[in-house]
Amino acid sequence: MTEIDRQRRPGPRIEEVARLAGVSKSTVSRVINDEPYVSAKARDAVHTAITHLKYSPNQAARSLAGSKANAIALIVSEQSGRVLGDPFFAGVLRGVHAELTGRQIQLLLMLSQPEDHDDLVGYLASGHVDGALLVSLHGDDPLPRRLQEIGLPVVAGGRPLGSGSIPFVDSDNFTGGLDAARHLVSLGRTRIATVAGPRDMAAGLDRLSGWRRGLGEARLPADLVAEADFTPESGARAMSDLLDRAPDVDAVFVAADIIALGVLQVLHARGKRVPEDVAVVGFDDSLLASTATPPLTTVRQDVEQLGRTMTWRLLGELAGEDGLPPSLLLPTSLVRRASA
Amino acid sequence: MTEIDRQRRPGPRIEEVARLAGVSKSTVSRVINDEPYVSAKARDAVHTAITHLKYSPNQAARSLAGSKANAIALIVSEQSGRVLGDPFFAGVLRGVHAELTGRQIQLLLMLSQPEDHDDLVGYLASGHVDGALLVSLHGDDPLPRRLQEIGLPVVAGGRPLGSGSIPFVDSDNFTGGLDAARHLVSLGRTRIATVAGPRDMAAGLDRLSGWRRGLGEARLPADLVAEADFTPESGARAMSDLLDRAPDVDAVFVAADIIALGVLQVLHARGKRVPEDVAVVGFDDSLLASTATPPLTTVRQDVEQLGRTMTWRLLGELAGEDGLPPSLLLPTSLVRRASA
DNA sequence: TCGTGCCGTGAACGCGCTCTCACGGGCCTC
DNA sequence: GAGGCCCGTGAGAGCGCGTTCACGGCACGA
Repeated sequence: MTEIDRQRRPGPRIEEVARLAGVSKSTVSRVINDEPYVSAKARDAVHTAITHLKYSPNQAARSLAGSKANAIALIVSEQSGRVLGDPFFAGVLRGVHAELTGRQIQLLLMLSQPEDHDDLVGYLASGHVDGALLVSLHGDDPLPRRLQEIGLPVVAGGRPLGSGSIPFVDSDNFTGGLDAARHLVSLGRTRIATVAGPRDMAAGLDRLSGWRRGLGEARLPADLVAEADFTPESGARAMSDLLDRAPDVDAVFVAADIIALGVLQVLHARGKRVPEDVAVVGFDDSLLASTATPPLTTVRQDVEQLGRTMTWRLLGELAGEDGLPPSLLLPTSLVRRASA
Repeated sequence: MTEIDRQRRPGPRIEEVARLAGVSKSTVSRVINDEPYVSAKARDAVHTAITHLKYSPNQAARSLAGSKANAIALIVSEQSGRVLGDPFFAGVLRGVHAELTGRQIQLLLMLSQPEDHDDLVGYLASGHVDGALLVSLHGDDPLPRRLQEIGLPVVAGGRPLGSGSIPFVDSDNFTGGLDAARHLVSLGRTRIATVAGPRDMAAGLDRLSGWRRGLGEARLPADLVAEADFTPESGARAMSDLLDRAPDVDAVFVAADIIALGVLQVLHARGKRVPEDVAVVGFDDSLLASTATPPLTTVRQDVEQLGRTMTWRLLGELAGEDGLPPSLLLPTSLVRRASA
């Protein structure tokens, strides 16, 4: 039988800091929270006492007394947690983290499947976090609205589909798709297809719309559309389908680099040279793009910036700032490589 | 001036649950924490009251009163946060999360560069988490030891280099490298090179050792060694180097799929056919392996299982279980595809 | 000189929960 | 029948901090 020794956490308490600094707990608290009405002398004394004792305030006590959590949640709403492997997610995560460092705010990572939404909402409702970042929303997921209803500030990464007005930050997917199409047109291609992303995500729809507009400008038919989710396999299937329907296809805009991987495989297998026979433009400018064969021309989106911006927006709201933009669109840019 | 209304979090308190259930706070607490000495009747009453009121206990208060955080940290110790994009990290994260669901334990994600170690240690020292998972340790990083010193249970993902005895979970990299080498030998290859991983990580060293042993068994010289970090670019450089040194190389074991991407590129550029001229075996069996051209024969490691096991080990320690293995090695297996 | 602010400070209460302790009733044992 | 033990329960004391409130000192104007 192991005796689990229940004992107090080590380390000094605010009390000891106060004693060493020769002031009261209140004053120490004021210094820690950077409040006014503390003399320079007291402030210094407290600071030296803190560094001397290596004092670090107890987060739980702060949360309890201050009735705020000093933490935000990053909620990944995905069936299989597949997104986690996505460079997109990694970039967002890095951005969020970058924006959080220095502030005393922790990042709780929560994965949630629709079945678990009730639990999640209940959990978040009782004040465990001060706000939430939502990533990888599908379709008309009610989660963001439910979180808003319980009064939790929320910012989505990627435009949420469906009604309601959830603040979001997204890349300018429409312009990205448009640029891709224009680029292919400028190359003299005339049978331009697209492998679009899933219809239940704005990223899929908006990139498709941009592509449509681009072909429209050039008075080209926008009939060659296939759909894929964010896997190479589905991309392969989509490209096969496209080739069957239009053997003369000479260009394709693919809604994500990872999908383009499958597209390239099929093109290769079917004896089509890239870019000579078929030009390919991807989306994301992930690591995959530069290492693909041939290296992929792609639409770059700055996912890390997306993470930073989401966090900035959320923290702004938490700080009670006003004049915050409800939503933000981040620019994309075309990166030319060998495939188009 | 925005009035930030400081007010109590919404939702019921334990008190109200107690009143509705007709018992005392103590009993409610016992039910919540699944403790014995509660009658079935009381238990039921409390449960219905909880669901009725949608009660969810305040985490901060629990932590404060129970002097435990109900949270663990996942610490990623990396220079640029580059790991985040790694499928390896994603897998681990998924595993950790899977193991955590159901228990009432939150996951704090912390990135830490060596410069920030002091802050990190200070933070963790004051009881914000009950334990820590360490990932992507380089060289003889003092972080795990420092965390042990402050009494924080720690489990590393990947064998930590350097002295000290930190519990860890790792894939059996040695056997993986050995199997890869044996496989290449069994193919009749005789000039077998390796692109090893970084020398400051056990994954790099152990896979290299395994490869060495495999060649030794076959009485083949183990002289063709180049080193790369986990990027395609460094892999390309390493392979170029290898080809310059030994144009007759007919096989190469690459310590990671992502490195193999660069290797394949160079091989292709230099007019070597894979696998006819040069057989390639990767490591990880990540998404990259199956979508590479040609699809990569690779040593599979189950990173999700690694994440789960790390978490299981840590939670076991937190629960005071004894007889826990200090460290664990997870099996690897060779996945045959086209490249070897 | 006395009032009127404002700045700086400390005492003490409370955040919501866990945990210790004490107590009573039922059952078994001698 | 008395003593003991175990189960089930509740009262209440903190956990470590933020925050309110009151108070004293000082500068200023009247």
